[in-house]
Amino acid sequence: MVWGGEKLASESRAKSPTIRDVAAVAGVSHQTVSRVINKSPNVKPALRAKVQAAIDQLGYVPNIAARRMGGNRSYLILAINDRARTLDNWGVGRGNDWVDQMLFGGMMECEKNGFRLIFDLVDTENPAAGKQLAGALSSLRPDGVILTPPHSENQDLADLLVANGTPFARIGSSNKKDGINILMDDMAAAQTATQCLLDLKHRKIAFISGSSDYLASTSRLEGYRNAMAKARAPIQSDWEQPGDFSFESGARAAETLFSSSDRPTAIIASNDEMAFAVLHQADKFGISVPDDLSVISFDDTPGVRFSVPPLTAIRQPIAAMARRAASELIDQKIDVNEGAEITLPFEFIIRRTTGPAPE
Amino acid sequence: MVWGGEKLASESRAKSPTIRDVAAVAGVSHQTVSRVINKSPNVKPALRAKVQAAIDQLGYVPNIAARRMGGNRSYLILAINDRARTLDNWGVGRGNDWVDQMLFGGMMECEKNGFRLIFDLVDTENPAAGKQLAGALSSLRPDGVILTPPHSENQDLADLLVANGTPFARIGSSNKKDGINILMDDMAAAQTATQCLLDLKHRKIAFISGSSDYLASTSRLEGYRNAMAKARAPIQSDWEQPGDFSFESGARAAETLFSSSDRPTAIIASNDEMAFAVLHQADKFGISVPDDLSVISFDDTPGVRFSVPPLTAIRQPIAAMARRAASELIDQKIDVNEGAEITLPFEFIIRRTTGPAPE
DNA sequence: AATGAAAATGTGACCGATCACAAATCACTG
DNA sequence: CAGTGATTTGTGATCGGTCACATTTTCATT
Repeated sequence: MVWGGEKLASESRAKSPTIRDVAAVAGVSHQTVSRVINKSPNVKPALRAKVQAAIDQLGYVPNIAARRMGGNRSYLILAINDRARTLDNWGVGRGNDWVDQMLFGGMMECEKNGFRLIFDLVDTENPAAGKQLAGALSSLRPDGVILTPPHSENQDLADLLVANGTPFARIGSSNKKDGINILMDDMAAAQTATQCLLDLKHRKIAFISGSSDYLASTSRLEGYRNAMAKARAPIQSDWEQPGDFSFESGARAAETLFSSSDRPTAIIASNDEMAFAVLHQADKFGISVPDDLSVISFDDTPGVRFSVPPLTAIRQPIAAMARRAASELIDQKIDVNEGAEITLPFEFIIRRTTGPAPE
Repeated sequence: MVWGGEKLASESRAKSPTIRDVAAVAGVSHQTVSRVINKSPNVKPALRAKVQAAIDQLGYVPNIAARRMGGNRSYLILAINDRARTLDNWGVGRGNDWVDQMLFGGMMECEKNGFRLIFDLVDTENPAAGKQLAGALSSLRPDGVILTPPHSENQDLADLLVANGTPFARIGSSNKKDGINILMDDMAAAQTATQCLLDLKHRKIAFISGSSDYLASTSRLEGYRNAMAKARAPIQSDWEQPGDFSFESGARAAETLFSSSDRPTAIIASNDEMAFAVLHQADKFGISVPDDLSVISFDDTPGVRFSVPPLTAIRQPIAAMARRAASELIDQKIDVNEGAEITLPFEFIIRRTTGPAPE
């Protein structure tokens, strides 16, 4: 038998059952099936059971594209992440855990509600960021958008979303005017960190801040100042070192602090990268951690576990924030045009860079 | 003026232009617009330009759901990742960089072709994994599926995909019978690592292998053996230590090796986690790295940069693999029923855990 | 100039859900 | 037990693309 030398066109995909298949099996109209799927209250229990049985029997799962076409929901949540933050260039990971934690938290919540989470990597610097977002909105018509740092600080994107009428959530920032703003209590976190050091009898506590374009940076600095003031600990202006979240800025700050005549016995760094730099410089200056110097960092990215010694850190609850963001966008209980703030608890993880003040 | 106490129903979403809007502006039929979008060759340049102008003017982007409905493509690629690998529980990142590297590599390729990459986190252990995949197929009807470890070793999932007629790619594994199998040349990589140590005059080189359920594990072991045999280096059976990719197994293996009467001067660990364990144990045994002991690891996950000293490692080109997987699934040039293997180059990154053999 | 095939363009049906609305059923009242 | 309104079920249009096919235009060839 000859079928011809031509390769067969790829055999067609297995046909999934449609809502009408289910309707036929259950002996009801397609609309009734739709009602069961969407948990409409006005279906008699007996019928509902019969429909559900047909659904289970056929392994029916509604087609998300068709749902989008017919209705006004897409069952999609779009998460905007920063491309640069994810990887600095082809395949060289920076160990950023935003993406996987977002994925985990956001997806769990989406899955529970029949939604899907879709990521879009956008360059902050790219002036076409707005166009990229507009394209994604037009193509996907997501029911909600999650902005992560640094995009959560970009009001242009927020304005675009407001104009488009797409609900959105910011993570780690807030303009108090629109969107659902999911925050960690950075001020309280910094206060906690500072208090921890004060309790260990430290008095000379320095603080390396992050880029001032981030709300979190200023909140953290404020928390540090508050705790110091409350404890009547001496505040010296050169113990407040400016940083920009980079290793280099952390190293510079540490060098300045260590070269000072009145050297601090503890340093709080506004992120892990700068804390690593502090450890690095301490080693260079022959300063032993935590005996001569205590260090606390913010963020608690995965690499932290491998620092020597492992860093005591404030952990940002990224997964929980993403989960909450997805949850609120799906529920649609919050009027996005008014701006709501939701604060989630942070975690304080004591590892091995903190100890009692020397001497 | 009173608008009533009732909150306004959320104002409707901004309407995106449709293909017919573009057609009206360009003065052509909707089908011609479709042809331009899909780069059909049979459109006269003049018309094409006119249509393109209308598209640009309106900022038209085709709706992905409608494309799926009308045609037989969905413009979606589904990536299946392991849930456990991503995070071990709520919010505690393990520093796995599969997800972000996959996202980066896969998404760049998808974006270029008007596709979207969607992730699904599936529990390997969960017996409902198949059902979850079937549901995702039915709901999304992706044009292709990418399986990452450990799912790439799961033939049940592959069988399901074959039965469903959905093209798929495996990353880091191959059964040589179906799917597009994207591999790193693990054997050559292990050979390279071993050769590097041999070139440094090491002779007593130990190898800690990974779980034998992974193809990569056996390939790596084989590469080590080949290199050793070729160099006529002595092979001692207790220098081949079994591991399972966990820190604990690495620590056990290292302890055994260090306690041996004939202690090796170099160790190759099949992944970073076990290499960390080796460094940890070396410290405990008072063995200095790289002076007394050289260590090479596989994978080069982000945390590696923070080990002390930074690990010399073989890097898995995850982003490039994901990119290639997406590219092949989009192109549909490969007959998935026959099984193709694509090997991508690895990178060997020399850091500070490798040095000349002692004495 | 006539012819016919190939290239370019247009027309209307269709995918699989939801929506708006119509019809049937039910429950309660007088 | 008819009459009313609320609940339950059904019908057909619709979303925005692509597909199959019909039609028109182009152009080489006779």
